[in-house]
Amino acid sequence: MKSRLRGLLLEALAGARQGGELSSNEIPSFVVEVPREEGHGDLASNVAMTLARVERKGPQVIAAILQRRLGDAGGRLARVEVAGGGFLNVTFAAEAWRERLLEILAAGDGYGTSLVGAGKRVQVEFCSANPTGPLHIGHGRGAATGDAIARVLEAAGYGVDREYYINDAGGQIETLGSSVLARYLVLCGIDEPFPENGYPAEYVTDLAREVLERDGQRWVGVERKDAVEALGREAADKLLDVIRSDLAAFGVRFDRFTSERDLQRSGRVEAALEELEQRGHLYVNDGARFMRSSAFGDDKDRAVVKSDGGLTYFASDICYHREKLLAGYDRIIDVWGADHHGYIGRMRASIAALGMEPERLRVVLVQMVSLSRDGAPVRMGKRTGEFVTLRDVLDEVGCDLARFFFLSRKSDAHLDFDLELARRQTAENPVFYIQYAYTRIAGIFRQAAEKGIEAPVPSSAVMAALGQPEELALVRLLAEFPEIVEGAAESLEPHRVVVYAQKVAGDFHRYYARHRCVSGDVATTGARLLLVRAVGQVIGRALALVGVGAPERM
RNA sequence: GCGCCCGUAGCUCAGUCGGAUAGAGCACCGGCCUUCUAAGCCGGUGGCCGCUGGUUCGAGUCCAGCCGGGCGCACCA
Repeated sequence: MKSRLRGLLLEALAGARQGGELSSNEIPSFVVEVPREEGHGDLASNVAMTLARVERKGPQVIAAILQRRLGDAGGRLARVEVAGGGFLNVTFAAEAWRERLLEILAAGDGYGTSLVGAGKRVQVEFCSANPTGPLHIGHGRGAATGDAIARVLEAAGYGVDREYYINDAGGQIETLGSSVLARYLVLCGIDEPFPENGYPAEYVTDLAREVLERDGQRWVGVERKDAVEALGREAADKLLDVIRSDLAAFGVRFDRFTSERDLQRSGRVEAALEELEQRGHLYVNDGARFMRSSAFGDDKDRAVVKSDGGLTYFASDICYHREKLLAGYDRIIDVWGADHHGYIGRMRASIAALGMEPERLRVVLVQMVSLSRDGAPVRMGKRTGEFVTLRDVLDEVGCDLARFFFLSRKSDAHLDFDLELARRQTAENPVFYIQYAYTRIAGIFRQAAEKGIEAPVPSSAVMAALGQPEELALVRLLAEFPEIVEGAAESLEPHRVVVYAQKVAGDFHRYYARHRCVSGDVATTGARLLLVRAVGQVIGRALALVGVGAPERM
């Protein structure tokens, strides 16, 4: 409807110019929006205000000209008013909204999807937790966010691949291996100190016990370095399996897992470095090789090969991002923990250094989750061994609630997750408010079915029974859904969908309380069933976009 | 010290490309179940949009400076 009105306004503008009422030729940038205030019509535009300067006329005068030119636009407009500052407040004829409702129903579950993505290929890399332990709650937020971004992009017409990058090379896996080894040796009765930076958590001991049960004392005499490597790899593989099952429990799926270890062993990292070398962006200092990232906007140069000859994490990441871009993705999106924000500069620099456009990478930062229980903070961190896993949270509050909680705020804002509160306030939680709207609609249809009433085939004639202001307002809100999805996709902000769903649920609950759907009046009942079906359709879709279920009963 | 993020009601947070009288949930007070699920609805209380200046017809939104909180500033990942 917005674009429809925009078109009408542009027509009116062109007409006024031809008629000599307006002189400028500029196409102004103006806004068509849903006004906050009830009495300001269905849609409002500031077009007259933005024209005031070039036309050297008062906004009110210009607005009046456009008002006259708009007329009733072939019966589609019920009212066009010039308001205080020069706003044009437009009210569509009820008929126009009923037609819109027919379109929404006809689109069915496809309503809300759009083609703005134009089939462009996008890759979303998210979660990507190191396989050194089960997913904790912070990973959960990243997983929920990345997954919802992927869903929203798909709905907006992008071709999306979801990817998990496994950091299974380097120091952390070594630390994991030595942690397992230390626990194992102690289990064997050998007095072995636990590594200073090791992972002290219980699951490490469990892994060591598994090794002991299977291999007995076999690792006692093995060269330390070999044992650490073998046990580290095995532990990482097992922990990755745990992560995969955690993700499955959370309803998150990936198209591909890429292993850093594989990347390094294949020689592709060296190949990427070789390209940088040839482009003249590497140099040696103190026995280590650096990339001249400062030449591409980074704060300083970054090491790619350590003085001991080992590859840095950054080197693998250069290779990884290079391959993603070469694979033909129009855009790649990285969802990172906010503590990695300092990494963005060097990543962009490396893309530029390889001769590609850094704008093709977009990084979404997900802020920390501080967990509390009854107001008391719960300390977390793999290093302390004390943390609340995603699995714990799912067991305690459930998948829907956890997802909803993660996605109801902007990802770059800190999130305080109080487990006790989430559980105790279960009844008043916004997620149930939205789901309950869906459930009520299902209830209406159950009620109708019991009375042998079926929703009629949608048609203009049937819709004529809709005329209550709340009914037209609901349609007006439903009409916004596609642009909400587009906005969420473009800005990579899935929480917009949640906020919108809350509004739809709220308007529906108010409507439900005021107007009875299934009544003795056949015409009204039929029309309202269709309206309510459209509401349920939109709420169901919105919830699906953030990975939250829409229950028929609660 | 430098960089990034955040600062909106007692609490947790929305607020789209700068638009008209800044919203929601929780909490608190008072109403509404003979009728499609009261996990709901209606009404009320509650605001220096961190502070100061700037940009303009108009600023919670943009710019600068400051204050407060978080996170970074590795040849770790």
